[in-house]
Amino acid sequence: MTTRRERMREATVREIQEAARRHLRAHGPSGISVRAIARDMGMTAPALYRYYASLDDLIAAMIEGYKGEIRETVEAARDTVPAEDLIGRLAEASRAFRRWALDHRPEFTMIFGAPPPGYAPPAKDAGPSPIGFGAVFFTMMADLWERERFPVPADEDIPPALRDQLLHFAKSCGLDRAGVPLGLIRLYAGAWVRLYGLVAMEAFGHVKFMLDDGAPLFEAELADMFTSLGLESPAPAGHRPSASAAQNADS
Amino acid sequence: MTTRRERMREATVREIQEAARRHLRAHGPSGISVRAIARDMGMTAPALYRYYASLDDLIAAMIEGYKGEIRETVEAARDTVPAEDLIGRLAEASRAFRRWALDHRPEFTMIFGAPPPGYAPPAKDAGPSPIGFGAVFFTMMADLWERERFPVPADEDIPPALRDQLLHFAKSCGLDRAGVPLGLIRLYAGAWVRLYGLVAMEAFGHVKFMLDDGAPLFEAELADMFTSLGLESPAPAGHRPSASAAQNADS
DNA sequence: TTTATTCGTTAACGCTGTTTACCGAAGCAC
DNA sequence: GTGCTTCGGTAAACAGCGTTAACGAATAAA
Repeated sequence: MTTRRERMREATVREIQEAARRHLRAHGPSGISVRAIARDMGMTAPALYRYYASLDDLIAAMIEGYKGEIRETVEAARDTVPAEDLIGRLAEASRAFRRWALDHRPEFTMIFGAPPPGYAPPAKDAGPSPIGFGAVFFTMMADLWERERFPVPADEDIPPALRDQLLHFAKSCGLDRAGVPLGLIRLYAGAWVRLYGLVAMEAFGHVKFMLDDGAPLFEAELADMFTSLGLESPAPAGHRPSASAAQNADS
Repeated sequence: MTTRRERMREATVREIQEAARRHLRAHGPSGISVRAIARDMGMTAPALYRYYASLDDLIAAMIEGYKGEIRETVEAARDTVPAEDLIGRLAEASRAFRRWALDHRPEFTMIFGAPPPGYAPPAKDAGPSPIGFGAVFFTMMADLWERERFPVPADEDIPPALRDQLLHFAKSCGLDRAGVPLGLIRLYAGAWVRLYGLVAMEAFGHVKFMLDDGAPLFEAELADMFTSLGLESPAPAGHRPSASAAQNADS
């Protein structure tokens, strides 16, 4: 049962996170400060230390929260497409990931930019369920493979060094689904890195020096990822708003 | 001619940059502070404002310096390989890029992480020579295509939206080399994004949650980029030290 | 009712970027 | 060489930061 104190505490924690998020959106990552948050809540700064041991801890909690939201967003986008259209589901999930990144640049930066020197992910404790939204993509890919049986590299064609790495990865993350070949995990890793590059580069503003709209390249690369797997291209994106335009300069 | 004052000033600027770099390497991006640098030089903080209008300006200057160094590093690695072996040159340049990133994580973060909200690249003034190391890669790719004529997407096969973007890019960056088809620029953009994803993800520590050594995946993806172009894989990397191991945790 | 625990306060330390006012020395014109 | 100007430095100060310590009031547990 939850005592009254516990409920109060929980509410305060939520309020802190909300205030922190407001500052992040309004003034960028450097706008998050213990004092500013406290001021926002009508409290004094040291009071926050009853809830978080340090600013870094508070930020770590924010990151975990955002990760969950990304997962939900991606899953919701996936479920927009009928279950039979696995390619469409994968594509729509990928698009949702990009959209979230562009609509939440500061948040995305916190999660996928360089972590502060001392940040450690919260040590996935007991739960059997593995990491986060990465698993969402992998599940779709595995489902797709089980149905389409698109060609994946044979075990012998994967360099031994990479094979070891992938095996370790599969085991430690619970991705060793029965009957899934190592080659599929190999392709998953490659695809994930590619998606990350595409989205991060654009979200960080490093694509603007060549293209002033990243959408066409994203769609083309997305299609290419499917065709290079021997699958057909996904249907073009539903007429969604093409994710807000300029904001920061770049390199 | 350079007056004495100018020489003095130049020397001081250099010393500032050196001190700033030391602090970056020693204490991470947040370790760069006007006061710390000044202290290091036996000066007081406000004195630095005679050389840079703000800390952000100082950091922008650092970034420009590092970009030049990356370019030199990449070019040097390229010239390690005989000029006929264009594939080897491209591969070695790519490996150098990765190596630099892993050996200079804080510096890489400053350049390729999210730029501070107000950062604008120094507006490539007059010089005909275009951007930076990106052009180094493109030149190699164009040379390779002129010799091997590997297949590139036909203009009609590029979605119109992307075509416009690429055309604009090619013109604005001086990449419209005579006889280079748009399809090659399309492939270049894709390859660059992929390389960025691979390297940034590893440098930011976001690959450690799946692989504890990024090298095998990097080599495999590098090879894949060539084979998917219909070219042969590059020779394995020369026995270089495999770029320092762990340092920060990740997500 | 008494005792502990929790949550908030104020005060303070040492750090940060930046601005202001001031001062000596170097460079330059005459 | 003298006088003026510009440059490169100083000290002092403002406003903000993360964090710790000491203390008081309210709440829960005994």
